Amino acid sequence: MLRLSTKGQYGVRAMFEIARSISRGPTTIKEISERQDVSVAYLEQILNTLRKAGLISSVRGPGGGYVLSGTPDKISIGAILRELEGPVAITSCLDPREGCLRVDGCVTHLLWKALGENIESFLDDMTLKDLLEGNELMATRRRGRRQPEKIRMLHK
Amino acid sequence: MLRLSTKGQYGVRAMFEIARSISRGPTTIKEISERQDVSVAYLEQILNTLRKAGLISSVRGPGGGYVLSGTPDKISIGAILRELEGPVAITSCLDPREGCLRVDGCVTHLLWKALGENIESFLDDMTLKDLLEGNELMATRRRGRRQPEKIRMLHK
DNA sequence: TAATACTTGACAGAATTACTCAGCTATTAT
DNA sequence: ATAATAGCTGAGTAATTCTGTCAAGTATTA
Ligand code: FES
Ligand code: FES
Repeated sequence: MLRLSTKGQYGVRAMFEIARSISRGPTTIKEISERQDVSVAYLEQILNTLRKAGLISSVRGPGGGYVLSGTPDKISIGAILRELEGPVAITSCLDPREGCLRVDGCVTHLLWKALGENIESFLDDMTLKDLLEGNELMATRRRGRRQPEKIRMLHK
Repeated sequence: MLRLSTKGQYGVRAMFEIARSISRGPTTIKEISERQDVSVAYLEQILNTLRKAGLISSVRGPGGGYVLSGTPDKISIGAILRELEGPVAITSCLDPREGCLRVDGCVTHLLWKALGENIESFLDDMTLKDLLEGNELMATRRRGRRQPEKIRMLHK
């Protein structure tokens, strides 16, 4: 239950890949495709959405690719997913684009609303920087580095 | 993003309806159908699943219907949804029935896992009793009753 | 001007969802 | 007994959503 679409998942992985290569300049779709095992054609669709949303910007021509629009700590997972999959809406009643007639007096409505807010704050609080640190940690784990605070939960 | 299917939603509403009528004995599908605006045929399918899972039991023949297998405080929303929609699995990688090959070294895996655990503890902590109290509260709100602890968040 | 790389819109197959339907079995009141 | 009530079961189907592909562009640089 409560699956994320592949579009959203690939989108986050693509953004992570762009963030990871930040020092090497623009990242091409081809590189992302190879490193994350997602087809070029599908990534084109996904990255285009994210660009229109202003989360990344593109550089055309040879040597081009995609770069983050802001620093990794300013780009949340929630922001990425919202662009690719629309707002968090456990039920159609909670989707601002739809709505519901029997909201008043509906107990479950409050339940789903609370769950949705819970999820949303989790996603909005988690950023690309956290993923980068989590990755760093994973690579150097055995050497007993100090662990960044928020990431610790990712390794419990 | 992250929608719950109607099956899960209707299931929770049906269970709530059975719990609410607990003092009046077994609740019929027809009653649930009328009170919750869900077709009898669809409810048959849903309640059958919940019965096989042992969350409710049925009484056949005239005067029959469905009754809860336990007290409302022992039946969690999570338990209901798991039966109707399978385990919480944000990605297919996290579904015990599927799995993933590239788990090791995958940062997002840890992210989705943490989110899934977050959601699951929310759902497992919330019970039919909480819904009943939330409903009670909603009905008597204006008369300034004292509010049960956990339900307060449902009305923030 | 050739090569690189992003841009855009349409489209199609697969999978899932959201149901309906027909016919059955068990229980109780008369 | 038997008629009425009420749940039980499996199959089937229309609609929607998902998961991509494809073709034909435009912009930039060497
Ligand atoms: S049915 Fe829409 S809010 Fe409950
Ligand atoms: S791709 Fe399966 S765990 Fe990351």
